[in-house]
Amino acid sequence: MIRIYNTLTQQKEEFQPIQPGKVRMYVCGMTVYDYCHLGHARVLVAFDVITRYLRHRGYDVHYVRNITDIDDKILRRADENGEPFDALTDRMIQAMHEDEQKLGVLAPTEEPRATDYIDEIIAMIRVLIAKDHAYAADNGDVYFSVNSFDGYGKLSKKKLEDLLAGARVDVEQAKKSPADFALWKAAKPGEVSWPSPWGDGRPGWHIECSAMSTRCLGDTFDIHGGGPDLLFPHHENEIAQSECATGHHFVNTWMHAGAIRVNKEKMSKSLGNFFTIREILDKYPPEVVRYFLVSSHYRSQVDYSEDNLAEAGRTLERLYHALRGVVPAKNVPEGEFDRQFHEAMDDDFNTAGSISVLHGAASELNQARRDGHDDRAAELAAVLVRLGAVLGILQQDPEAFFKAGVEGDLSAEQIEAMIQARADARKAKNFAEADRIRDELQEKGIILDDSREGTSWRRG
RNA sequence: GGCGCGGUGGCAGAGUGGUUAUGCAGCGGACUGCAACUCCGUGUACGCCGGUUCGAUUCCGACCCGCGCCUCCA
Repeated sequence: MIRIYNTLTQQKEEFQPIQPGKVRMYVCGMTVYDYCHLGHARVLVAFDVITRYLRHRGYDVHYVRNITDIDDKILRRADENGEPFDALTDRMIQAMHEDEQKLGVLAPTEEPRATDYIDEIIAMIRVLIAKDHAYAADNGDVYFSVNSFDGYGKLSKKKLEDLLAGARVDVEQAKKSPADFALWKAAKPGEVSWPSPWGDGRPGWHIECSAMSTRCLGDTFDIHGGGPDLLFPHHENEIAQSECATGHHFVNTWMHAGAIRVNKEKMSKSLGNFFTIREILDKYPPEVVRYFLVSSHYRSQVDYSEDNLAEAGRTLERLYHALRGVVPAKNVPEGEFDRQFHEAMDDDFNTAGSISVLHGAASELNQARRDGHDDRAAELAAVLVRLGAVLGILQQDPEAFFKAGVEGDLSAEQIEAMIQARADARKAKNFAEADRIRDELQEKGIILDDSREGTSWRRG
């Protein structure tokens, strides 16, 4: 029985998919005008792990993650760059896919783009106007009327009067209420636009997700997720639009990831304190970044720092060390470690807890190996790889993991030759020469591991 | 101001009404030519004050502190 924290009810609930055995999930993806930063990575990885675990537990998961490829920021950036907006978005989408792949994020089942759903968006706006939940204003925009929806604020726990009290002064004159938001934005001269019953324009930010999610998954579906800053207004507005348009309850379980912080402040575009995935991958192996993200619960805030990434690297090395030199057994039945792992993950995807189970298995593996229980070691290695797969870690060949690292100036052949020279020196009891070789390698970032079977190496 | 979340050992980070998180770092030992790696062992903890209870880090209340949303942001 899986329990999930639901933002809507503010408590953990037993997860009951609408259709037994099937999960329909929608996650708000990227607005593609810049490279992904660590905050995006957190959401990508969090929902990747959630998808992997649900599938691991036998669910058929239909995972939809959208791409916002038309919006103010995209137009502005394209304009600054002097390029067509779709050249910019195509480039950023490709970059996003590269980043995802490096982080081991599996592709969603569907990846709809806003500009491919203009017809559905217009159709939904028509319905909202027909039902008096929206109105076309004099300036060519179409707005959603928040007063027309009693449930407005139920997700973010905000009261409409509080929102109005805090409204900014520069409220768009055309709005009937300051809290109303745009469904359709009239095009300014020269802007890219699509024809509509209300004139040429483009969709507002929130409506695309309502149109795409209900089109791909139906009026009501199981899980809707996203980053912490989407809770309000984006998800609140999605609920309003969708429930008014379809007349049905929109989403059963709302899930929100925690923020990534830098020096106690949220990493965000507007603060400018963000690190792109690419910058971070220049310094740390992708799996280390993923391990760092998975090592804390998806809802908690996590601090980005060099120290934290370095520690994640050391910890991941420990797990790969356990796997090194062991051939995982085949067809190992589920056992105690699997049970503990599931227990942790069943509790709102407690990846931090599940990782401690992995460490327990690694310890036992090391002991089995030390005691010559090779069969047991091979079994545990299989368990480690199997459970690691759910978190998206430990899937590399251990030798590749240790030797990949950052490119040094020594080739594997040269390193092997130096190790052989050192072995000869040691045999001749010329320890000064042996240590000199070891030090030289260490200076170049190569660490030697001696064992009874011989010497292996890794990039430190 | 409104709404919401959180304060755990040197650090990171789970969890629980009474019993070991886990990892990193440290310390002692085994292994080693010496180390590293690995293994074994090991110390340090639950913001503050009350309350409930046989017993609270865990439940309740107040307080202090930090953070997030309320404006584009994952």
